[in-house]
Amino acid sequence: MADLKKRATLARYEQRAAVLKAMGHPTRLFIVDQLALGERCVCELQEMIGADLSTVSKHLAQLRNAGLVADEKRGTQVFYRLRVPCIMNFFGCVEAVMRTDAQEKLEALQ
Amino acid sequence: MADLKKRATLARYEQRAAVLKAMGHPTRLFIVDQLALGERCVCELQEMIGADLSTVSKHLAQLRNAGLVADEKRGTQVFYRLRVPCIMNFFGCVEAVMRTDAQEKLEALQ
DNA sequence: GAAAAACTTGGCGATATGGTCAAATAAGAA
DNA sequence: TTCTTATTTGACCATATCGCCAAGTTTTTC
Repeated sequence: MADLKKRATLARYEQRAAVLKAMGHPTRLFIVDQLALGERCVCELQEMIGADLSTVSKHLAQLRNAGLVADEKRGTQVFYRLRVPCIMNFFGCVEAVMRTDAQEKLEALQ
Repeated sequence: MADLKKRATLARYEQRAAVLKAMGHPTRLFIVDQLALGERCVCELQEMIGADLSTVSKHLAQLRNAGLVADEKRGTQVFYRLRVPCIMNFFGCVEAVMRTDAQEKLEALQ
């Protein structure tokens, strides 16, 4: 019983970690940022990113597997959208991490 | 000039992604979660996690490099603390991702 | 000074990731 | 049907990550 609870907790950390990991790449983060503004097709994203189309497609697949985005085919194009817009609210905090970091490094120099 | 701005933007994505990546591992996420409750020494974390001490130490080093935690040596022990407590606010959103995911999978079955 | 406790670091093997090219698929246009 | 556009998938290589063991460091205790 306690074991079952422990396993459930572990599973929760794994799922949460998977979501964070999916966003833990500059290109994928850029994609999430763009999708926060509205849906985009793969080719639009590719043009903005400048990488190979297959590379972009694979990044999108990772975001999809993590449950962050949904895709919809219309004609020959596939449009992606953010499934949970609140994602971007996080970055105020991430920025805070970076500011604190910069500040402490400065203080260390003095 | 436009190039400079583009590079600055890229750097921002890279830094943000590094923070997310650091949290994108079950063990490290567990550590962040624990540190949100208060500082812990490495040996306390090791006991909770059950992995090798060196493994825990390396996870902590990754969190430190990302700017998420700070360490302080007191006697023979090293205590770690969260530098930005707001980190944990994010998880309401992460949970939302997971709920939406489960819901859509259910709907797909019907 | 020797021994113990608490960490960190280096090295190693297994496995995962990122990116590119080439091939496969799907839908619309000619 | 054939061609073109949009996208995904597979193969492959280079590199990064994870976890353990062994060895090194620092501080405290005896």
